[in-house]
Amino acid sequence: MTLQGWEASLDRVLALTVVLGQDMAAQLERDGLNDSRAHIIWELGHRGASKQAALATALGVTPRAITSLVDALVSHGLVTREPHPSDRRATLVTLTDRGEEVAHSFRVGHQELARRLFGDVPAGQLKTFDAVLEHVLDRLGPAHT
Amino acid sequence: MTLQGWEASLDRVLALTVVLGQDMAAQLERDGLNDSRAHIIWELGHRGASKQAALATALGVTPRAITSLVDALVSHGLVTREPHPSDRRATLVTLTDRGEEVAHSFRVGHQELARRLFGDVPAGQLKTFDAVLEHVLDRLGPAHT
DNA sequence: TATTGTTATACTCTATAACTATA
DNA sequence: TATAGTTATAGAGTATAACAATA
Repeated sequence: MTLQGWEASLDRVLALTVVLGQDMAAQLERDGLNDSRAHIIWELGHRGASKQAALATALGVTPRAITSLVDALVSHGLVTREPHPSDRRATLVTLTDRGEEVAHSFRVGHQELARRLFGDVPAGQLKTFDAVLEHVLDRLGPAHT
Repeated sequence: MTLQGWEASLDRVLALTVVLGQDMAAQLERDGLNDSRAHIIWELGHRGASKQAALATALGVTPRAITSLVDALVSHGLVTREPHPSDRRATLVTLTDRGEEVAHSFRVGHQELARRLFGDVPAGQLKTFDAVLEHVLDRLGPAHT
């Protein structure tokens, strides 16, 4: 595949995630979530309790934005602010039981999509990123140019 | 492949789409575009000169939002407002030569897949994430379990 | 001095509602 | 009456900057 063809194919993969993301937003809304808030839940589910500064870096937003996002998550009962054990400047953002449930549902959905996309691939076959990409593009069907 | 292996593959693809999306946003910014403004250019590229009301319906936003979006596109030299030939209430939003160039670059790009995957789905039919996922997975072919 | 998180402020985007001109 | 597009207003989201507390 040419460089242009490769890049165009990546664009198509992105378009897929955009469309999926738009409809996922409606589902997130039921938990008082949007993309940014869900992203924080996702990060906490993987990193465990985190400082706001760490979340700011992870999401690529300013610390000020994290203040608002955590405020919203606290108000919806998904996280709490706990004192940091060794740094009195910082707070530890911690998932509540309900927050853990939501994080778990994210992981399940992620695993489900991964299984459906890659579930029949023999172990060790997709070694390079290009191979993974080719595989996904093949799954996009006969219209793949 | 293990569950972790599938997820690692998916994560790599998703990570790539994130990076690509950031790159695309930066590219759009050079033309004074964002997602909504680009969406209008894309619609005009396919519908031809259109009433603002038609664009509001196409984008799923209010007529007020279209006013602002078209203002921005006019200021960047991508569209003009022309009088509607038969309805003096309406204006025809029309691509300039430069707007046509941008629209053409879109046509060969990432939006092609979204059209190919969802172009024959009646508007509003895929309301839930599950419905969209099922539809996409059907299109993805034999791995669908 | 540097870092953590906050308050204050401003900007972008888009929704609702009221309005004018026209159909 | 209904429709096209505007102005007025409000809310969400996030950026920059100034600040206090702590490292």
